[in-house]
Amino acid sequence: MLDLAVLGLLAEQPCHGYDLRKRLSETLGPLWGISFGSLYPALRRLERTGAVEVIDADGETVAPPVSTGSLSGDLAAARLRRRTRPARRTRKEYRITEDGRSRFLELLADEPAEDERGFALKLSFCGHLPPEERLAFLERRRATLTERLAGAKRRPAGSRTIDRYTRSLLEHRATSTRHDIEWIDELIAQERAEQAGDRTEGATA
Amino acid sequence: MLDLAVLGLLAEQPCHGYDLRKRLSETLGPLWGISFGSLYPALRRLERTGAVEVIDADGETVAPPVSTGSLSGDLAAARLRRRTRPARRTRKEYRITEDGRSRFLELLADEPAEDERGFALKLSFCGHLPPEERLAFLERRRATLTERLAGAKRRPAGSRTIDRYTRSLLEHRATSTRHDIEWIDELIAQERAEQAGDRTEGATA
DNA sequence: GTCATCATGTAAGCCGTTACATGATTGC
DNA sequence: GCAATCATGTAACGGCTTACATGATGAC
Repeated sequence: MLDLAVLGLLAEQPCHGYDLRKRLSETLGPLWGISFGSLYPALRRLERTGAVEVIDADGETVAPPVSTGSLSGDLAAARLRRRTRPARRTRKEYRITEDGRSRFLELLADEPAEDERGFALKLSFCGHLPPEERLAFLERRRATLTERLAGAKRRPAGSRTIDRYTRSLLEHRATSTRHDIEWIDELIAQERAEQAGDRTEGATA
Repeated sequence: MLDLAVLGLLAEQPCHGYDLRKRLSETLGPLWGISFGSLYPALRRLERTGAVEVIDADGETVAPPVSTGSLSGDLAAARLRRRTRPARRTRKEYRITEDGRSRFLELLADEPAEDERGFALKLSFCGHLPPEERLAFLERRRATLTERLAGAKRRPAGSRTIDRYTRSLLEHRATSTRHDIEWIDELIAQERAEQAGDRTEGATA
């Protein structure tokens, strides 16, 4: 989830952590106030696995500190670093690698029963998906929502007494879901129109 | 959060864990699929702190196993129990205590910047709140939502290019928030009407 | 020269999940 | 007697937050 977010933002342009967080909360806003305590470790993890790299002002990649594979050696090195160069505090510009890009597309195409946050995140990146996959993604979402709505309708029958507030909540939620479906339908219609347009252009070209 | 949910449900009627979970997912539905792995430990915790108690079929309270305070003694007892009565597997009916009720009201009145789940949960229980507090609760929610909306409007100015999907997401979210506000406004209006009615009745009685 | 803001990082801990293990009850 | 479901529980782990610590940069 976090990985997807980071890779997605870096796929658009190189960026450093502090800024990444800003851009993320712009898109996900109230849904996800990601904290530095998870962002920075995530960046290091992604760097270690080769999905992103640190670049300098000229856009040249900066080699990461290489592990020797020797525990005691690494510890000694860490101790030494701590005394001499106690970890850099200037901004570190990260750039996505080719590896990172394919990892990003994988994560984007994965379909693990989305929560709201996950869907919002993926939607905001779905421009990177090929048209058919994008359409499939939207339709999966639509299916999730219609099922949710069906579940909401089924419920009242078997249930015990629900008070006014709970009922209002349930009704409002159903209404919201219907709106969400309408919205998705618009997106799907747009998608289809565009794809039809592309095909026609392709045929006449 | 979990504590609030459990206490709230038990405030309505005694219940056992398995059923608690069902009732919870009926109300919170897609927002919160609570798992047994957290529910049962929560129940034991609440029992230990005296917020709930186990009752038998006649509604009599069943005394919890008392710790001797002696580590070795407790361990020995645990070993013994394991051999002879290896933890009960029949349903355990829980009932809220007076202590639990006040704890519940405390949790309900607390105002830690709600997420959606927290709000939904509290709303479904707010019938337990005195009318003024309930109104205050709804108005806090309204304030949160209007602020969110204001934030959404402010944003577009300073931001970098946002693609079609992200823009659509942002717009849809703003629309949803406006709907939420309208809904809250209805609830608030109802509240006020009712309170006014109560006062009139009180005056004429 | 000092204050606000930008920027990176670590450690502890919470809150919840998944996976697993087990026992009781009911219907056929 | 056996399957399905009801019911309780534990262990391991994961993701994210909070609180903290530190350093760099620019404005005044």
